[in-house]
Order: sequence, then C-alpha cells, then structure tokens
Amino acid sequence: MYTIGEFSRITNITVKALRVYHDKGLLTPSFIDESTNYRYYANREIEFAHVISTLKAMQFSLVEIKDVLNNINDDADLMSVLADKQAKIIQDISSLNNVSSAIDFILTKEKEAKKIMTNTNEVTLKQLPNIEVITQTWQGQYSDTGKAIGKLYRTAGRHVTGTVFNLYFDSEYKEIATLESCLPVKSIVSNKLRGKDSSIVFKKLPGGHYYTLLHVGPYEDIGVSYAKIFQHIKACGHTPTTPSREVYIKGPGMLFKGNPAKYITEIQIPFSDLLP
Amino acid sequence: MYTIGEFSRITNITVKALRVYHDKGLLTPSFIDESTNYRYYANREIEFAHVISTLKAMQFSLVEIKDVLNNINDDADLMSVLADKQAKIIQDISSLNNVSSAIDFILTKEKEAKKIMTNTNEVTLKQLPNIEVITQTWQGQYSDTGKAIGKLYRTAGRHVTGTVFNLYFDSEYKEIATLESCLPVKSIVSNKLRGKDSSIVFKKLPGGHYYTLLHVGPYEDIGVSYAKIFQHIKACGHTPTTPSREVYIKGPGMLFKGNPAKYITEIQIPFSDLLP
DNA sequence: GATTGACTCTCCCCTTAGGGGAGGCCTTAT
DNA sequence: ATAAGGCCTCCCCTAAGGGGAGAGTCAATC
Repeated sequence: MYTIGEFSRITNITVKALRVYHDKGLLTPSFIDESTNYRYYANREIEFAHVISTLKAMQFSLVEIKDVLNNINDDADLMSVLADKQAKIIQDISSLNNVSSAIDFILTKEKEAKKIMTNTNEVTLKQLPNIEVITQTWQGQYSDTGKAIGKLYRTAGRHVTGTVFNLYFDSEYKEIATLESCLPVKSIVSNKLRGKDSSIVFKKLPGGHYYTLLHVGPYEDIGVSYAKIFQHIKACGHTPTTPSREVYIKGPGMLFKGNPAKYITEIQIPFSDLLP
Repeated sequence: MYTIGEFSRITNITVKALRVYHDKGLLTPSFIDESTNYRYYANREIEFAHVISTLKAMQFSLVEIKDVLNNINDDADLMSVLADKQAKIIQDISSLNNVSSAIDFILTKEKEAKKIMTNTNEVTLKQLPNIEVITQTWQGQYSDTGKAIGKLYRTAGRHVTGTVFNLYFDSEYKEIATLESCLPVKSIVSNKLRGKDSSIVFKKLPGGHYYTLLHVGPYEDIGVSYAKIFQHIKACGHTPTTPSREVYIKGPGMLFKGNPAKYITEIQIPFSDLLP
C-alpha cells in the first residue's frame, strides 16, 4: 500500500491528477481510511495508472479513457477504438499541415518581396511569358481592386500560381478607369467556372516584350514612376501601347494593411516600334 | 454602422464571440450607446474582424492576437511571429505523427496475430533466420518477463524490429528457471549500449532449424503444447536441445491484460539428429 | 508525551474561448 | 399600443488539472 505521494512518484502522475482520476472514477484507490479520507494505493493500481498514462498520451480524454476502461473487454473493440482515434489524429495532422502551408505562403511571399527590394529599380526591358489567369473586368478606382481580388482568390482556392495584377486599358489618366483584375492560376481552374458567376473569366494572356519598373512606396506616388518609365520608353524610340499592367508584388497583406512605404508595384508597359 | 447581429452575419463571427473580443479589448465597436450599452460597428471593423479570424485559423490564442494587433507594426516582426507559430505547429504535427505511429504499431501487431490465429496449429519444422537482439538474462518465473521486457523496450526505442521472446536454458521444468529475454532490434542499437547498464547485451543470434508449435490460450496451459511438440520430435527420431524459445506473439498488451484465451505463444525447439 | 515537519485532506479560484440560458431593456413593425 | 425579435448583463458550464488556503494526520525525534 502506498500513500498518494508515493504512488505519484511511482507512476509519474501528479497528486492533483490522481485525485481528479479518483473523483472521476477512473482510478479508485484500493483502500480509503474512512476517518481520515487518506487514499492508499496497491500494486494492482500501478498497472491501471500506466494504462491511463498511455491512453492520455494517445490523445484520449478522461471521459474516453473511463469508457475504454469500463466497457471494453474485447480486443476487437479496443482496436476499433484505437483506429477511430488514429483517424481523428490523422485528420488533425492534415489540418495543421494546411495551416503550416498557409503560413509558408505568406512567409515565402514576404521573402520574395525582400529580395526584390534589394534589386535596383531601374527601367528594364523584359520578356514576359504566356500566363493563365482568371480575370474580372470592372470600372472604378485602383483602391477598389481589393474587392475584385477577394472573389478571384476564393474562386481559385489553392490553385493560385502567382501574384495578382491589373490590366489598364486607358492610355491616359482617368478618374474612373476601366481595368481587369487578373490572378494567375493553374489551368484546371477553368473547369470550376462552368455555370458559375460569369463575370469571372478564364484566359490565356500572351506574353511579349514589356518595359518594366518597380515602384516602391505608396500607390499615391505611382505617378512619378509612370513618368520615369514613359520617358525612358520615348528615349528608346518606342511608343507605349495598352493594356499596361500593374503587378501588386506587395501591398496591403492578407493580415494587415502593412506599411505603405514598403508597398511594391511593378509597372509593365507594352510598346510598338512605330513612332506615334 | 451595424448592430452586433448584423456585424455577426457580415463577419461570420458569433455574437457571443464578438462580445468576448470586446471584453478582451481585441475588437472594440466604434460606437457604444451609453444609455443602452448597445454596440455599433463600422465598416472599418470588418477588416479587423477578418484579421482576427485569420489569426485564429492559424492557431493563435486571443491573447497572442491582441498582442499582434497592438504591438506589431513592422512586417519583419509579423513574419517572425508567423515563423515562430509555424515552428510550433510543425512540432505539434510531429508529436501527433508519433502518436499515430504508436497506434499503428499496436494495430499492425493485432492484425498479424489475427492472421496467425487462422493458421493451423500443428508442429512445423522451420528454418529461423539469424537475428540481432538485445537481451537480458535473469532467473525467475515466466510471469516476471514483463519487467525485463519493459527495460529492453525503453532501451531500443523506435528501433524495435520484431516480437519479444525468451530463451530457456533448462531442459526440464524448474520453478525458478534461467532465461534470457530477447527483443529483436536494428543493429544500430548496439551503439546506444556503450557505457550503459551492462545487464543489457546486444547479440547476433544464429538461426537454424527448429521445431515450432503455436500455443493458443493462457500460459498455464502451455504444458500441453510442450508435450505435443516433444512427442512429435521424438517421433521424428530427433532429440530436443537447448536453448528453446518462447515467442510471445500476443500476450498481455501494452494497454490491457487482454483475454488470456487469445494469447498466442510460439514454442521453438532446436534439436540434434543424435539419439539421446 | 509533546513537538515538529512533512504529508494529506477538502474547498475554492483560475486557466481557453466561448455556448446556453435567464431576466430585463430596446427597437421596429404592424 | 402591442408584440416580436434584438440586445444587454450576469451566471453557470466546459477539460484537465495547477495554485494555494486552512485544517487535519503521520512518523520521527526530543
């Protein structure tokens, strides 16, 4: 016979926990002094204590453990209980994996943005690849882009392959611009669109040569960068055409508005060789 | 301005939860009617609510979320918080994976036992392979095997490769037998033994030809099976030698004593061709 | 025999993130 | 004006104990 303290040391279960197990009828000491209420445990209980610890380590709740202890005699039953528990654990693992991926996505994006920040921000001539996107065309101000993007993201789900951008069809500044928000996706998404909200369209955007310039800072200042890139294009003897693109490499994030001074936008402008 | 009910529908957060967020200072409605205490939310709060939901989905506690909301302005800080959280999630995943493996181990063993049960239980002549084990030699009764095995299991950890068995060095029945408990392991375990408790020894057991018989039922009845196998060996003109083995394919499990009528023990007896 | 220190008892409060419900006040539609 | 539904606060409940208070108990020492 052991006192509760001795038994606690033997089984590596705290005294508090042992009292709880007693209260809940999981592990009743084999003798209780009726005058003092002292609990005394026998050797036999050590084995039970071990079973409880093991089941607890397997994520069983105390109620479940009690159930197992009282109602399971047959091996087959025990195995089915264990199999159920394992299924639940595997499900938990999968959902945690999803969370981890989601965080990964954010971290990766941030790292890319950091890398880009350290690059020069000079006008560059780039060959853009063909790209598959879902798009939504609308009219309004740049700041409404968020609304369109939300819908696109929900449609694409986990098939997003790149960073969102807008196409601008106006060659000069307009208060209410016509634009098309684009989200690069796997081509499989085109199947998901059948019969759905027809304002969202799957497209293959052709690539080609574009003049590009990174604009770092709040969107309100983007005029400066536009001036810079137009000047450069003209100096090269080319003529800007449409649609131009604004790639929102880093903007108000999924979580926070962030710091506008660190927003990164890539302006991409197509051109023709002809003089205007 | 939205009432709490409208805001709840917009954000998919229950009214109860919104009130808790208010109490804890996570999300304060932008206007509170001082005479009625009615909460009114503005559009601005929708964004915050979304941030809170997102962080909750990422396993942040309310305290952590409040901390993030109040104290994090810099992107770099946010990323480090996310990275920390991800590390913790990955750790959780790994520990769940361990639990799942442990359950797997039990389920697999049980399935094997079931398969064996359906086989015949006749005396068979088998070629046993060489095998690497850790062993502990001791004297006592069969029923003390559990004690030795516990130590072996703890030593081997996840490098266990097979089912535990005892070697018997006495050729006749003795109250206090000399026996050696063996646990098949990967040879890598031999490294872990250096400088440790020297009663545990790493060995390569040679295989060879053995007469074998499955004993199904409680250990007390094993005498019957021994009689059967000895008789068979004699009938074949061979002489039993030592050490004989008892493989505890299924016994009192890691969790429960189980049903002794379903215990499975394989008796393995070596022999010489000479007559005694 | 008495004291003392270590042990044990019960009881109460606290933790997460709200859920359920009671009782009472408020708003809005008919 | 009335009724329905919305909103308020307050209280209890969850799982698995941890922390601590106040009181009683055990065993050894003086």
